[in-house]
Amino acid sequence: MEFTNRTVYICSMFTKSDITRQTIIEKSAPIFNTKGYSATSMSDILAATGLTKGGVYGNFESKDQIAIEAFEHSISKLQEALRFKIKKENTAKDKLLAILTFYKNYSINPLTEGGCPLLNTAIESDDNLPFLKIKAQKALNELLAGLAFIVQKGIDSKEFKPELDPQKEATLIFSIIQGGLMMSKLSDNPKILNNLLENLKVTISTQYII
Amino acid sequence: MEFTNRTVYICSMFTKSDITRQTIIEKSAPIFNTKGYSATSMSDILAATGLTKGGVYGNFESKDQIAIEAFEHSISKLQEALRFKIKKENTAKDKLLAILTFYKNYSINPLTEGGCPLLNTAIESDDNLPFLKIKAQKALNELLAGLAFIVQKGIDSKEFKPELDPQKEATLIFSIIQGGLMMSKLSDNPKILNNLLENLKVTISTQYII
DNA sequence: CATAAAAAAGACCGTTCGGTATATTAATTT
DNA sequence: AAATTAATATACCGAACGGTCTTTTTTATG
Repeated sequence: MEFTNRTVYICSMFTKSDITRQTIIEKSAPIFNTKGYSATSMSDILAATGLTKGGVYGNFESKDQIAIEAFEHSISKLQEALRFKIKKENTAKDKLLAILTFYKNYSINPLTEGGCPLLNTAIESDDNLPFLKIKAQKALNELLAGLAFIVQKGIDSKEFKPELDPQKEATLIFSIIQGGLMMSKLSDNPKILNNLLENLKVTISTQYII
Repeated sequence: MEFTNRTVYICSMFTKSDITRQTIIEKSAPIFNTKGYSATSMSDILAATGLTKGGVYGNFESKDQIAIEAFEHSISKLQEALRFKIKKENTAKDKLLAILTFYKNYSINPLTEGGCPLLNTAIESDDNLPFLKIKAQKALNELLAGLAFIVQKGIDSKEFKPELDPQKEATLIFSIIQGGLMMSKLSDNPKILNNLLENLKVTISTQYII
């Protein structure tokens, strides 16, 4: 008896190749984020996806290209999650506090396995992986701009003190989050980051507000 | 005509092997710090030292062991440099400011090529290089303890406000430095870190002092 | 100066690396 | 159902990987 496997696609917008590409990205993203670009091998990706080289190299031209798209996927997830939290709040203060709450316990419960993709990729790429560095630069600019935008809105709406420098506050908040995340992850101690986040909440509530 | 190279050692405390070991450590440290553990190959180390495999593996049992000692070397240099700056100042405030001055332009002019060895090693090791992670943990603890010690001394000498929490301030200062360093390095913009350092100086001068 | 010990050179090992070319299978079109 | 195209499997490639082993050279010792 003959038997042909036949997959029915609900949405004909996506070809089989599109789905395979997406699978490769989604399965490899946590590996790259955990082990780093250099330590992640193609065979890791083959094992995670269950594909063979033909399946992978038929959809991506190189390991570099997979790494780029995996990073962009991880960062998009982060940005999307942050946007979701921000959108739910109405005041600038509450939006900032929501961001800080988002990072609570991030060292032990990150959105993507392996921690913050921006931090990880920034450190690994900055000296000799230019194709990843430019992607991380873009992500950093966007995240900082998002923070600065909220501070600016708070100033515009007379919620925050007008003498605040939005860009300056954005870099301060983000440096504490990223530095704290590094320390918590290294120490296996989420409290380091969590305490910093709590301090920041107090600072915002007492120093930013008019 | 026969000719024998003969090296005369001034100090007989060090054997030739000791000197070779030290050379390997010193030459490989900036490579590990720039490219990371995974991306640094033994052939990189051979090229940097001018040795062959016999010379390296006669003095180190593995690449891991070289990486460990290279990291410890880079960290010792950092700690030594910081101690030197701190020792020159008398007040707790001046000691803290000296530390911040030390990090000025660190993203473009680091002590060891490749940036901060603690930050680099922490990020690369935290998920799957336990033999390096424990070394980085130790270094972080020591650096934080050093900062906290200065704050505590400032409190004890009535220079700083008694309600300051030394450990908390140490983690805050260090998170800003490390997070700022990551951002400056990634953005190729030393001002990000420098501005954060300036802010910190103001904070210390105005908030810490009684 | 001869000999022993220490140190480094260099050939060699099996494995894994990223990547390619071709063969095979699955899906689509006619 | 046949023919065509799309997608994946598989065998294979040269290079580089970390590491070992033997030989040679250099240094220390009697």
